[in-house]
Amino acid sequence: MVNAMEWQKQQQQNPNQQRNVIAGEIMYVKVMTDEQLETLRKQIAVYATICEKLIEMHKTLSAQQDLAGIRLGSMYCDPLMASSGHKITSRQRWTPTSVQLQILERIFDQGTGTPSKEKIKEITAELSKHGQISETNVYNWFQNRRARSKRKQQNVAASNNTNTNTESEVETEVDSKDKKTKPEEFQSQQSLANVAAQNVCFHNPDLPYLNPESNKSDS
Amino acid sequence: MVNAMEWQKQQQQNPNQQRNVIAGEIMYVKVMTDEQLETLRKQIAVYATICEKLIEMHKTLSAQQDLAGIRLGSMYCDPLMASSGHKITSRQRWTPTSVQLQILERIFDQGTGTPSKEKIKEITAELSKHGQISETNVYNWFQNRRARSKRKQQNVAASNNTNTNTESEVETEVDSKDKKTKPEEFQSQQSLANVAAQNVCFHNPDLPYLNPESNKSDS
DNA sequence: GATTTATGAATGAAGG
DNA sequence: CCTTCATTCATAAATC
Repeated sequence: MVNAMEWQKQQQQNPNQQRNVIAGEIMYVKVMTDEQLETLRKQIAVYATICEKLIEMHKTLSAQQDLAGIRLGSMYCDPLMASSGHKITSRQRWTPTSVQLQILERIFDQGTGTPSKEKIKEITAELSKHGQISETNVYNWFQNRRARSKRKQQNVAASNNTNTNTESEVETEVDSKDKKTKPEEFQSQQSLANVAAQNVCFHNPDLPYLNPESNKSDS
Repeated sequence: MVNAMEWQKQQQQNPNQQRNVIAGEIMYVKVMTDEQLETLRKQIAVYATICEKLIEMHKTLSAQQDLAGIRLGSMYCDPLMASSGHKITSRQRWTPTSVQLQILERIFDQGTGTPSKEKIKEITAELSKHGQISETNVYNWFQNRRARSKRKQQNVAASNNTNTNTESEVETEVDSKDKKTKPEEFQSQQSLANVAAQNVCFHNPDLPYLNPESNKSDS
């Protein structure tokens, strides 16, 4: 069985990356075998199970005794969220919380290009519920997000024709470290990103989707 | 509901599965974009962090009160878990060959401060002859080189100049390293730890944007 | 082989 | 918008 670490290595040394044509467009993608996918899936399932058990345990334990002092410790009080006021020793740069990020990404993916002044206000209001944030932050975020998304596409496109005619042994398909490409059409069509993101949402106390049993049904 | 299996299902439904020819053989494989892969990587990292935190918490709690009721038991050493760890999450990164480095340094020393996009392309092309490289790599290299060069100068100037308390700001980078050695300490910096902390806040009522239902934008 | 250091990359913000 | 900068994060390389 190919374990995930080895798979990762393979990705590095001998990238499973190749050019594919989907819906008439050329894009660079990672390729996994069923086996690799299965391995990954199992590993995620293991994490999910462990997390569930641990959370459950924690609940039990902390219910039995009210250790107000310890109680998840610093986990509850993210300094970023808790302390909005003092900037003495901390940084002045805003950092989105994961919740905020997910919301932002979702909005971005909806393709409503330029978030108008109106929208910005709205979004900011919504995000405020999940942490310190200002309209400027939101504005900047969209600005940056779009710009970088764009640049990445160009990069990928460029790497397509760069060494078409050169002599070097560098193969076209092997671009060492092209990060995430962002073809929006695909993004919305099959939002693994969103699915994966939700995998990690522990906000729901019941954690229905973390049930290990539901994962055992295949192959 | 949205678990690993679900994701797998979606993979099957969607045309992300296609026929590829590798090494002369036809095989069916799963296809992911770089972005999806990166997202997955992050998600797994979040799981890893959550697990660590929870285990840590558990230790603290059960150390204070020895109720031998639940205990992690065998959960700690799941074979699958053990074999994989969360090392899956490592990410590759470009490293310049010595030849490339020499060339880069030489160009940098020529003082042509801003390597325009034009230049970048040129340089990249040149460096490609000596090893795997992309324009982004070159761009980043110059960015970093300049920034760090600058910082060093400032450091020297500042230390010449006096204040015993300036160090806190100037030595940011050094400090961050120190913090890393003490994972127990809470840090006011954004990291997966915080991401995990956010996600693990199960006291948060509901999150409309994260509702799986609202994710059904795709057919 | 565990820590520490060096450095490639990511990203929020400012400038134009 | 696009470019640039400053800061921070994460990891390869170096060190002990």
